[in-house]
Order: sequence, then structure tokens, then C-alpha cells
Amino acid sequence: MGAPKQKWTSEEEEALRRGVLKHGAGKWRTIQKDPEFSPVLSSRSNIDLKDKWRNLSFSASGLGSRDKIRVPRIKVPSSSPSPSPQLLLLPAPDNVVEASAPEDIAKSPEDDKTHIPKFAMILEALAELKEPNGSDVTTIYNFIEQRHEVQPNFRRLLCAKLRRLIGAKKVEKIEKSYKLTDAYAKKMLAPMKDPSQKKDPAKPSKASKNLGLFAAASPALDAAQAAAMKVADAEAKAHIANEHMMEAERIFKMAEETESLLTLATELYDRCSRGEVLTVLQAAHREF
DNA sequence: GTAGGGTTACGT
DNA sequence: ACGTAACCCTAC
Repeated sequence: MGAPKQKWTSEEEEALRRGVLKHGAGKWRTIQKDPEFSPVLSSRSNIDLKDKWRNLSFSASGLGSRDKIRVPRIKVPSSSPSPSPQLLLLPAPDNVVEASAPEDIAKSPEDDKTHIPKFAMILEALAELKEPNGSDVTTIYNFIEQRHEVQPNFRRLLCAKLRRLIGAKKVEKIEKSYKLTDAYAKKMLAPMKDPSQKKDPAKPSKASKNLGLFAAASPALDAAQAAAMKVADAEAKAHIANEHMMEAERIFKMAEETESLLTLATELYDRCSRGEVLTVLQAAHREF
């Protein structure tokens, strides 16, 4: 029944970019109705434009790695060479990055020691929040955000993750809130006296008697829980400390990059003002 | 009409 | 398991 997702074509994307350049971000209806773009964007609604722009903004802001600053790439449409200076001021999302990414730092991209699966974070949050009627997304998000460094779009991911956990019968949804299922909560808190843990993902155990699971927790459960919390806490602290070091490192590197960019820009400007013709490639490789 | 949270489909 | 693009829902 559903429409199989209408992927944006590069023409549509380009029209959107130009539309934003012309009318500004937020004027989605105006852009959509503009005769210059309406032929291309006819099958897109104003909110489609908005959503697409949001996606572009996200992917252009280089989450997780460097530059929070969006660097608009100057793309001359080849037919009309009119690169207005506004281009440099517009917060237009664009395919940044380009070439020249000297990874001279001896840091492996995947750091297994500090990698905590998203699912684990969510389960940990639910286990420790232990709200009888479940916790809503915001509560869960806040909890995780305090404990772990999360990416800016984590909130968005959280919903998808929770759904998967529901599918895996580890979490159940009550109204707008989420909580661990009876079966899974027990499994988490159970001591390892049972080596033959059943991994049956299809737990038919209905959530009929899960009320008061935590309220009626036995001393043994409390102890196990406290121990688990201590471990989790220590891990979280180590994780945070590591994150801070990495962040400092990242900022330092960013400062270096910014400085060299500034130098490059100054040189470029100097040369251009003397009438020299340079290509971006030359500039990037300092071949001038 | 727009912004932003939420959901679903899909690719890796 | 995870991230993301496209789509949906709702408050303002």
C-alpha cells in the first residue's frame, strides 16, 4: 500500500539548495511555488522540503567527527557564473569534506574500549530509572545524555532503538512510556547460577504480572542491582574521562586546521589580488 | 505554514 | 546492530 519511498534526485536537491539561496531556509512554501523550482519540486510538499533540508543539514554538519561549522562549498552552476558573496554567509548544508583529510593522528577510528552499544545504554537507563509505569523518551534521553556522551541526533535514534527492543521483547511500551519487560528485567538481574540461559527471543510470557517487579525487589535483587550499578557507573566514568581527552584532542586539532586554513585563505587572497589565476586543487595542494 | 518530535523503510 | 533518508503527526 505505502508508497515505496521517493528518493530525492540530485535535480530536486539542487533545486532545493537554490531555492533556499533565493528565498531563505524556512520559506518552504514559497520555494515550492516558485516557478523556477516548481517544475522540479512538483511532487514535493513544503514539509518535504523542510525535512530534506533538515537531513542535508545533519549530514553536512559532520557529526561525530570534526567541524561543527558548515562550510558551504562554492558550486558555480557553470552556466551562470555569478558567485555572490552571500554564498559564504549562508548556512547552506552542502557536501563538505572534499579532499585533503590528513589523518596524521595515531588514533584508530573504532575504539572498542569506549564503545558502548546503544541498546546497552538504553537498557541500562531503563533498568536504573526503574519507573513502574515506564519512562518516556525524554526521561530516557536525559538519563543517557548525562551518563554518556551522545551524538546530537541521538534523540532521533532513540525512538528507533526502542522499537527494536520492543520487537526483541526486551522492552514494552505503555502509553508513551517504555519499560523493561518482566522477562527481560528478570534476566538482567538474575545471578549467573543458571548457566543455561534460554535465549529464546520469542518470549510468550505476557506482561500481566509485571507490576511491582521493582517495588517488591528482594534484598538479593537489590544487591545485584547495586553491584550492577557500581560497575556501570565506573564504566561510565572511565568512558567520560576518555571522551574528554578525545574532545580536547579534537579541539586542538581543529584549532590547528583552522589556523592553516586561515593561512591558506590569506595566501589565496593575496595571490588572487595580484591577478594570479588559481584553481582550488592547486590551493588545496599548496602548488602555487 | 513551519518546526520539531516521532515512525518507518532501507542500506550497510 | 546501526545509521540515515523519507515520511507522519502535532503543537504553535
